[in-house]
Amino acid sequence: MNQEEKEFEKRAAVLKALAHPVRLRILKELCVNKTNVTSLYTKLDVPQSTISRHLLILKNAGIVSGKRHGVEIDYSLDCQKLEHFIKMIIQD
Amino acid sequence: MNQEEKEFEKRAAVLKALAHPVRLRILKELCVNKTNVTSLYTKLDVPQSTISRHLLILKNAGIVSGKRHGVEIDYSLDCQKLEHFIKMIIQD
DNA sequence: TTATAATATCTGAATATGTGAATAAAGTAA
DNA sequence: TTACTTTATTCACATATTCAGATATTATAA
Repeated sequence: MNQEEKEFEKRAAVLKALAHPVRLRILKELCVNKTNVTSLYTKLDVPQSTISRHLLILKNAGIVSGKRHGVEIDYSLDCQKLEHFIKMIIQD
Repeated sequence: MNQEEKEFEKRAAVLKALAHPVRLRILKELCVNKTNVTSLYTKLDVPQSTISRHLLILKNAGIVSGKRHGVEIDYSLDCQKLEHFIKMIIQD
C-alpha cells in the first residue's frame, strides 16, 4: 500500500469515528464545554455504558481526551485541526 | 426522536458513506473529472464489483450520481454543498 | 440473432459494530 | 475498613459491513 492509500486509511478512520449520531451529539456538547460522562449520559439520555464506549471510540481516534479530576473525568475536544471540521458538521 | 436527533442521524449517515478509503479514493477522482466504472477500477486497482458497490453506497447517500452514455456510466459529484467538505477531507 | 463491453447484482463467509444490563475498577470520604 | 460516586469493561446478542467471484443486466454493433 502506498503513502496516499495509507493517508486515506487514516482519514477514513477519523470519519468513521465521527459517523455516529450519538458521537456527533457528544461532540456538539464538547464543542461548548468539557464535560464528564455523567452529565453526558444524563443530558443525552443514553445509558452510561453506551456513552463510555462511544467516548472510547472518539479517544482512540484522537478526537477527544479525558482528564481526571478526582472521581470524575472531563472530556474535551483534543484536536485543533479537527475542531473547525467538527463544527461544520454539527452546525445547523 | 426530536428534530435535532434526526438531523444528526442524517449527517452521521453521510459521514458513514464517506468513511471508507476506497470511497475517498473514488471521490478524489471525481473531484477532478467525472469518470466511469472501468477507469475507476483500473486506476484504483480494485475489483469491478467492489467499485460498483461503493458507488452505490455513495449514490444512495446522495453524494454522487451516474449518467449513462451508451454502455458507459459516468459518475460525478452530485452535491454542491458537500464538494468543499470533501475537498477538505481528501486534500494533502 | 450473436458477440462483446460495461455495469449491476447476487451470494456466502468473515469481520466489525452497536446495545444495554451487569459487573469491575478507581477515587473519595466517613 | 465501609460506603459511595463515577467511569470503564465485560458479556451475550443482534445487526451491519466488507469482500470478491460468479452471474445477470443493459446497451451497442456486427
